[in-house]
Amino acid sequence: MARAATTTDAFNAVAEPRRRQILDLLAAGERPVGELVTRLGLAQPQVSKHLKVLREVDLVHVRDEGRQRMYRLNAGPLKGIHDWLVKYEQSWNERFDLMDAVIEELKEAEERDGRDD
Amino acid sequence: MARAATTTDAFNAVAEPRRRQILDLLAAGERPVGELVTRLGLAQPQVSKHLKVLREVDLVHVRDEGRQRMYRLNAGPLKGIHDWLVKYEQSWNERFDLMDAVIEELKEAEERDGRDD
DNA sequence: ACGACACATTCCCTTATGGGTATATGATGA
DNA sequence: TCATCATATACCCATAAGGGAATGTGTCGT
Repeated sequence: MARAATTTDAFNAVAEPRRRQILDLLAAGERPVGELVTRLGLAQPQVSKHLKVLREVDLVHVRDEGRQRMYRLNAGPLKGIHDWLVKYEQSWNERFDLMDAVIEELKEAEERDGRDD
Repeated sequence: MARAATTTDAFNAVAEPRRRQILDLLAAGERPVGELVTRLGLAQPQVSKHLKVLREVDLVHVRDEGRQRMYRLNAGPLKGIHDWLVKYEQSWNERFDLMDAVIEELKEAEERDGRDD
């Protein structure tokens, strides 16, 4: 099996930096494709393809405005990522990391071996 | 060019469900590979490979314990994801989505064009 | 109806994925 | 030293990615 499709979920869709950039741009408000193309400095087809992925995971909504297509952010699906992340939040906000390090050093010193990779 | 490597950053590493599961298991504490294999119901080589990816993005630390290898969570790199997500948090927690929609409708009705920058 | 414009879709190509299976490495105990 | 346990690596395979370039589709102005 290959890697899961980028359209599988928000996790995969957002793993691509360009798509995060697009969402960042859309966070400021609705934008037509052309403007995204300009701001991203990417070719138009590429942007359209990224937008398609974002559409498929429902991270953006489209609206027809004459010959333009206005894309708008729909952050909802990002909540899933956030929900998963939340349980790890204390791990970096508080000093649990430090504590862990200390504990590990103690173990290593007491017990024997110090491989750390 | 192909998709960015899974080892590029936490975003890509965590896009894979199995790897999230591994982190979830490690969140409960240090674990040897064998136990992860059992709990995941995955073949051992696959687990080792996933762990390698997680190691490369520094999401886990290893410690040698006799012939076992104890893996431990290192949530630090997840902070980057969280930091990116934070700016979207209001979009789903509060009714900004709804507000946006209303504002947009107003704009459409009044002005016609929805540029926002 | 026609040409310009704004996007979307398609095809080609290189690259890496993730699972399966087999094998290598490293530590332990007899 | 040898067999065994615990992991890691190497290979093979099917799949899809993301960029480049060309083309299709729908809209607007004249």
